[in-house]
Amino acid sequence: MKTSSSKHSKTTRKLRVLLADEHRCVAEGLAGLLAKQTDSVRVVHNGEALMLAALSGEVDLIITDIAMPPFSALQALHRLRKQGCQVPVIVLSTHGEPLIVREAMQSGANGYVLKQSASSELYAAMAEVIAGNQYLSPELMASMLQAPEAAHHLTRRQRDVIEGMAKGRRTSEIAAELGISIRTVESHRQALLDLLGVHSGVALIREAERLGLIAVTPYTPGTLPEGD
Amino acid sequence: MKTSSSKHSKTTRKLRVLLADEHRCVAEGLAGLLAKQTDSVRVVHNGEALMLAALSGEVDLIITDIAMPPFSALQALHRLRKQGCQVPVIVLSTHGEPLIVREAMQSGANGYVLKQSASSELYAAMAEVIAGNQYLSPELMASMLQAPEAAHHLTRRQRDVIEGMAKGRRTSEIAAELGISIRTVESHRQALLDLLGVHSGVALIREAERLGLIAVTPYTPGTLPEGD
DNA sequence: GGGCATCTCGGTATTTTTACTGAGAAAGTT
DNA sequence: AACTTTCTCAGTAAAAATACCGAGATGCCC
Repeated sequence: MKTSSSKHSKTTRKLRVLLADEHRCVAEGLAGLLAKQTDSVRVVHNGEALMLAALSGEVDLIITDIAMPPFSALQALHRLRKQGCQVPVIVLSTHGEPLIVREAMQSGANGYVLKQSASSELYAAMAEVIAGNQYLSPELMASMLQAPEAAHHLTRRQRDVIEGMAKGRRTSEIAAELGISIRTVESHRQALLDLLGVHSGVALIREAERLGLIAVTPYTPGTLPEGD
Repeated sequence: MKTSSSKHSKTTRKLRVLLADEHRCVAEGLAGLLAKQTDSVRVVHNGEALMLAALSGEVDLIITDIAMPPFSALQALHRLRKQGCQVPVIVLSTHGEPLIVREAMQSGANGYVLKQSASSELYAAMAEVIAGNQYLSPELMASMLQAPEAAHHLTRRQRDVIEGMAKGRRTSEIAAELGISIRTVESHRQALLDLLGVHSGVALIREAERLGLIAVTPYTPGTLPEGD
């Protein structure tokens, strides 16, 4: 009955998995794979459904992507942990940026696997996490160690300034909005450039997007040009 | 979960599919789904393997993601078409930006399906494409029509320049890369500012992202652990 | 008190960008 | 041939950003 279950010993018995991924095609495919390794697979496509299903008590393991507009899995995870939900969570994402990985683990994830990895690695992560351990993809371990994590902690003002920049404001406008001097904004701006190791505002914004420090503005068909 | 394959009449008989996706987990999952609908599924994870497999003559349909470092599927597609390869291609991607969709179709793709879509839509696309037609996800149709492409049609050079900017390059660097004068780059840059009605490089990039003129940097931010 | 981080602001200097002006060359269209 | 578009480049000027320097004020922790 099992296609190749002898190779990987069946991860566990009586395992009910909740799979969350914005991309239905992907989720359906993964569900097919997981069905061979587990007892039941439930699929959701957004953070709200994820929370509801997780709190139902009918789930032993959660495997989730991060981005699920309009409600990221990390927000959901934060809330779940706050409400005492102990169900182990594996984040399955394409993004291996240290900041994102760290944020996910701090939000309460127990494992982090890249979608680039083979499914066998996901199974390994499942076994570890269910056993009560944490799991990180080997590539992630390496990049985490190299990452200048301290460098990517933004102060309150730095965040104010970078968010103003992300809105396309210039320094003088940001200064006016924050009610501080232009020179002060320039200080924060310079600190941000140094922090991310770039030499222009555009590079700063792009890098900050890449690291998940600021929100990106994806194209949405309904959105029309607006002032703010 | 009834993925009753009898619901959708089997797409075709004797169909050999080539599936290309950088993400092994995802590819394995999709391969499992496709195996139920087709005769054979071959999986590759980069553009080079995609080209080799496509030219082997043993493939009737290609389903591919776009980003497959270091060799994008669009590049591979371009070359394949140039070499006379007629195998129908469906792009399966998370990105719905009008510019990307258009570029893919112009590169020789026959269909474009979002990973957000259900797999049933992928099957529909497969049927259409094999029948010799083109297929676009309904959402994409809508966004293509709404996209202010006419107003924001970038010329070749404008695209070169804005892409250089999106990489964080400064004017002098872009000029060097393109082998033209700084003043010329400044001209294109100014034209871009006028076109999108903004007054700074950062605002230009953000607006271009919002309009789908350039690719956005992924990652939907959750909550950066802060006071909550 | 001392150390530390953060926010605040200024001086100075250089480089870059922004914002106009105009204009020739090349390519394609009507 | 006339026209359009695009690409090319330059002059000029003001505004802004980048890159250093330094330093006082605040609050917080040990």
